[in-house]
Amino acid sequence: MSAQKDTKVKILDLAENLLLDRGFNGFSYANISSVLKIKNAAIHYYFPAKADLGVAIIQRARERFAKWTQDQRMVAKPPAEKLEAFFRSYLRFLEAGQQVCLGGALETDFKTLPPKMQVETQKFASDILVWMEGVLDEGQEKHIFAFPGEAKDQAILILSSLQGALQMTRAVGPSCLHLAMAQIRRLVRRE
Amino acid sequence: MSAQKDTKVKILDLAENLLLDRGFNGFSYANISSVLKIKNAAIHYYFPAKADLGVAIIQRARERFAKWTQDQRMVAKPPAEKLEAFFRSYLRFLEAGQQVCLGGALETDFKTLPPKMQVETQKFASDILVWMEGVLDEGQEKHIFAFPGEAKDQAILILSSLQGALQMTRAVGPSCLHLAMAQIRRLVRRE
DNA sequence: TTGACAACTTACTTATTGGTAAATAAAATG
DNA sequence: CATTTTATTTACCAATAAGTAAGTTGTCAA
Repeated sequence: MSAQKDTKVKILDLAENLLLDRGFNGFSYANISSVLKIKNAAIHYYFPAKADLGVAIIQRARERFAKWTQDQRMVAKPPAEKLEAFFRSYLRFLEAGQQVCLGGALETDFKTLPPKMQVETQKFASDILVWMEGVLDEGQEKHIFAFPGEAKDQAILILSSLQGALQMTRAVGPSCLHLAMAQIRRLVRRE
Repeated sequence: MSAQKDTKVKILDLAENLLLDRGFNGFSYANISSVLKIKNAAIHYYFPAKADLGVAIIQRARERFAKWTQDQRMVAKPPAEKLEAFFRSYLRFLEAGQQVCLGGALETDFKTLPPKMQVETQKFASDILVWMEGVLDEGQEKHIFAFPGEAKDQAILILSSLQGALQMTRAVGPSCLHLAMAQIRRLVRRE
């Protein structure tokens, strides 16, 4: 029950990395089974269809994000630190071998995704947007952030920029993401 | 020579749309041949390998962009209008059925692309970045734009945000792109 | 100790992929 | 008119895709 449940987690971990590296249409069951030294059918045992695997990846990411944001150490942080902690999660994608973020990978493949994955993708994107809007709102209220327009607009700008910058990184180089973050800091910084 | 050369252009047009819709691994020669009512092998006649087709799409897009930026009517425009014209090209992707931009599609699939396509993708991304940096520089010099940091940083922010917002559009809705543009306008607008 | 279940493997299948070689039809060229 | 050349089809191929059905093996509980 522990060595076996391990397998399921290993499959999910690997599949998630493959997704962020290569997109949902860029990997197959064979890519997973060969690395884990199991047979293709073993993956089908846990995830009957590739759609099930995809849905599981997104749901797990949503739960992870929910825990991350709801953790007391996170809730207690001032908005500027919340933003920095969020930045760090994108830097980790970079360090993990120039991966893109989950939203970017899924949204780019969106039209080819099984319907259930499309629905989960929408929820995932909404989760993050709602949280970021809250952080910016809080920062504005507490006079820590200053930016024109509504918090939602600034949230979309920041999220879309981080997502796009991670991707640009692959064509332009890693500085892209760092520069985007530096610019975001300048644009939300009070005074 | 005209009906036949038509075929090549039709293939390129369709392939480009499929790429922006579904990603490079999300379409096949069959998707093209069935629509154009030709056989698979006819596509191989013009583009022996899928990599050749991909390279041709990017090269054409680069030439299109070069002409677009170098056109006298464009060069003559004040920076704010250049930015607006650039925005319009992203709105066209949206209107064309929530397509993503070419850079976003290619960068997300980057690791799975044939090496020649990777090289072209880098050139394409560089072209756009250089141009945008120039526009922002010009705007700053002429006191039309005002933003903190360097023009390059702001260029990366704007390009990454447009790219990301087009993608978010699929999961969150079309307002995403409009709101990102509105926020960019606020953040570069002088005073 | 026996069965029941969980966690797999073996052995397929069917469809699709990108790709090739050879035949053929249509146009242009001399 | 004959002959190249260009554009295209026919007819393949080998590899890979996702997926299934029927076993096998090990563990644990009654």
